[in-house]
Amino acid sequence: MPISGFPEWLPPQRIIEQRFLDKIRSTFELYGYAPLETRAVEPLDILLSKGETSKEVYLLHRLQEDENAKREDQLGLHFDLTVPFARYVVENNGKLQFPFKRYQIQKVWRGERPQEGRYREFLQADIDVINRDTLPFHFDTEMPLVIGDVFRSLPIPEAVILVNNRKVCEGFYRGLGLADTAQVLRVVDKLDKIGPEKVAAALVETAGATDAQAAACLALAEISATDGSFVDRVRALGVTDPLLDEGLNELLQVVETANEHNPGLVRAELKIARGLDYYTGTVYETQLKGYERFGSITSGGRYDNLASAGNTRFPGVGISIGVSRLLGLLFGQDALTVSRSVPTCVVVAVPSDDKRAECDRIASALRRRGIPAEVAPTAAKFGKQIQFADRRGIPYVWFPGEPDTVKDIRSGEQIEADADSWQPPAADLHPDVSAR
RNA sequence: GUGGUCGUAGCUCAGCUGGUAGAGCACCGGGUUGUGGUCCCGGGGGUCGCGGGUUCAAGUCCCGUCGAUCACCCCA
Repeated sequence: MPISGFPEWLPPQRIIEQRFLDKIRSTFELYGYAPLETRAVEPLDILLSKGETSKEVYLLHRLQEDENAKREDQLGLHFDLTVPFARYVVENNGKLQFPFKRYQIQKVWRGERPQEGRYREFLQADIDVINRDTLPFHFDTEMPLVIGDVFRSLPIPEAVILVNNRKVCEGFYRGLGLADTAQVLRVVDKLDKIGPEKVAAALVETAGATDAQAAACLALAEISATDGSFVDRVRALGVTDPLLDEGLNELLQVVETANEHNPGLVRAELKIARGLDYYTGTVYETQLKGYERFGSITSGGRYDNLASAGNTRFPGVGISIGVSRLLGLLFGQDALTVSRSVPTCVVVAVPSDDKRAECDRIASALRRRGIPAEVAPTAAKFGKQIQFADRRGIPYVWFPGEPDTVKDIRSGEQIEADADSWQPPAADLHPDVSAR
């Protein structure tokens, strides 16, 4: 029986997932991110220190647990890859070269109620850059470029990365005269859910805003642009604050850099805030065209205060692809296909049981040259053996004989072939993953 | 974690106001002594998610539980 929130795919789906992971990994490496894997568990106090205590963390218990085990010794499964990474950097900071760029593709666990595209165990693909003391801003502009390249390499619908900067919001609210900027942010974040009227009312009630201040917050949240025009629109609201200027400048850099390399990829969207409270500047979210209602499939941001050791700070910026969500949604819409359900490219037909050894030799010769091959399970009628391949989407059946022949069962074409030299078209060598 | 909807063969579903299960597709075999995907014939397969209750009798009513899904929460 399945366990709620712990999805298990079928082989064709796993083939698609692996192909996605191959593309993600190679793109990350093209940008110079180093591979890293951290343990599945962290001490509970690490997991909860910066995040909220309301985090749905899975705890690890030993069957023979000591009753008076201390709470700080309690282990929990990590719910993201950023917090463990920050811990890892602090722990190994003497052995790492900074700025340190790494990617991490691992399972994470959250004890929330599952729904479509929301799981309790799921795969994330993260990139982060962490530096000692200060981290140059241009790394914030690199994140969308990497993700944009990943998206371009995958057979998925168009995606738009929505970007904002918390300094813009905080500076704006402060310049407006609102002291509790965090509360304003929390309320404004609900704009899409509850609408502008209720947000305005909540700002007045819970953040001490006047009607005019609330209106200004909403005006800021409405701003959205695919180019640098958002700067003037913010300025037109007449609020001034040094932090606001800093944020606008940063956000502008992200948008302009993206437009130079990948036009249409990024959109400044001043209403997005992101849930995680450790972000201090740039924040990213991603909408997949046609799947907007299922939430962000890629997100992250800048965190200047997540990690520190003594007097040394380790600011970072990162972004994470929700691989399981992305695949779960696309699977749900039947939006992806694979050409076959197994890696096999050639089935070697077995004419009779006494010829099996010869068939094994043929398969070996093919494999030696990198052609995935398997010998038919039984010396059934050739029709059955062809059917065996057809059911799995395997494109070729090899018939031992004098001479050997190989049949492309899609076209029916059958030609003489030598196991030491025959080569299938490159496109047939491995399962082909594509949009349906 | 809170609340709503749903759960019958591998898949899509039918089963009236309760009387102890069906179709199509898929699968297996044969027609086709050996090169498939069409067609024809035949066949296997379900303790009706699971557990309990009401009833002479439950797939059909009630409760619980598990799973899927939706909203909240949170977020990939």
